[in-house]
Amino acid sequence: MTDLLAPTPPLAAPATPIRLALVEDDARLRALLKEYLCHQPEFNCVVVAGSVEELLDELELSLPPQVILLDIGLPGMSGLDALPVLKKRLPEVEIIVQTVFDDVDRLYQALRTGASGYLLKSSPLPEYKAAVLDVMRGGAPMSRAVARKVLAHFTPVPSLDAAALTDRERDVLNCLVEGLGEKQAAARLTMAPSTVHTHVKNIYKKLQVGSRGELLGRAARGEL
Amino acid sequence: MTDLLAPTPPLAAPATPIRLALVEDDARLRALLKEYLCHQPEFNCVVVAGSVEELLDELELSLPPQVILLDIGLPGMSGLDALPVLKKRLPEVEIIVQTVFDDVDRLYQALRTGASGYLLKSSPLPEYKAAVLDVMRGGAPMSRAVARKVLAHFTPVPSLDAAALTDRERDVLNCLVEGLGEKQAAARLTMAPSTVHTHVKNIYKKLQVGSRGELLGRAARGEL
DNA sequence: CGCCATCTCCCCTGATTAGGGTAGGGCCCG
DNA sequence: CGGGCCCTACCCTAATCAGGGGAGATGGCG
Repeated sequence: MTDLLAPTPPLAAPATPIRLALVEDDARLRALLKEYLCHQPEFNCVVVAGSVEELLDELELSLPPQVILLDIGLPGMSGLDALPVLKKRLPEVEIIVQTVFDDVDRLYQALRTGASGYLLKSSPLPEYKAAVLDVMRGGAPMSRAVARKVLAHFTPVPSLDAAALTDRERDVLNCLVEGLGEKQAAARLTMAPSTVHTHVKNIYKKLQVGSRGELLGRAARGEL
Repeated sequence: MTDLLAPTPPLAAPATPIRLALVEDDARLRALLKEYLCHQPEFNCVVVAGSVEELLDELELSLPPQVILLDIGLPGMSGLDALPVLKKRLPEVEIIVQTVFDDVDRLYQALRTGASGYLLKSSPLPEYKAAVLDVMRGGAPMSRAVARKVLAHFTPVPSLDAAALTDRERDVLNCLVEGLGEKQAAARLTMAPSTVHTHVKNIYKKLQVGSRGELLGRAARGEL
């Protein structure tokens, strides 16, 4: 996993420039990217589009891009929906996805569907360039924060092992799984709501979840 | 299910007064109940206690009560724990349980364990009297609010039928079941968080649940 | 053409949760 | 006897959720 924030290695411009397509709905950012990337000797911008639909049209008329910089938060067909379509149309293409927030959920969807890289929009321009070069060298460029999340995602599922819980925590857990609120659990277990809350916090730590929804969602899918 | 709020029917005092036991930890309320109930010609207060332990002691020394008015929110052994003990010791006794809140969870536990009636502490004194008389006539006295809950509990489970949902609502439901928050669901489904919220509200209405916890809890137990 | 359902988004309020502390008392163990 | 764990309970803040409105844009249907 290449670190984009490392300085770009001084590479000689390749014999033939990399054919690049940009899709970005925000006109300002699109102009900025175009201005910067298209003037790099390593790149040859074959398409600059404001939407997936536009990209699809333009593809007919141009040389096939080798790398697509694809915004995910697009109006019309979202970048996410576009991914499989593009991959089908251009099986060899490398797609680097970019979005405003560090949106883990979309990130996974994107990577599952075949994106090769993931950039945050806050990234500095040289990072864009580095990402494109990196992906052409077989890398998987992603911003630091993104990389951390991806790693975390592949670490073995923290198991949700009720065995690690103390007796009282298990009592509380059972109440939660029955759909009780903290007040109700407190009433059933005859303890103060604040104590239930303490147990809940400890349960979350031990089971590595961050919300009631996550806990129950996983319980619902049998992970308990 | 007798309605306690109906005026007490003018009954002649029974040949032998009903032997009554009171258990109530709050001294003020205990005094009030004692003052009122024990002066009714229909009643004979054999025990007035401030705790289950005290009641158990006093039972040795007195005539066996026919009806016990039992507070649930007791320090020491809770009224809930006391129920089976008392039933075992005095198999014939009728127990009327009382508590401050309209606490559905405890209510069910109490009724399952053999309580014959359920009063809210906010009840006016004549209601207490009516409850005792009612239970001796084979009734199951309970405050209005309580009765409604009990009825609701025995109505067939409102099914949690995802079929009643619209397409978009089902989308949102799936996100919830995966443990996503409303923001995350909004991101995945590309709609505003407020829209997700609207769908969630509608889902709750249609599936007859009142919280995320209840929904997921039931999903966890396969009711979906 | 109106009517109705759906989907979208917003406003508001109040209740509940999430997550960070601190803290005392009981209990066991080296 | 000090240290660690558990249970209990409270403080705090910020975020989220629950539930009540209203409102505009579709699209079908009688």
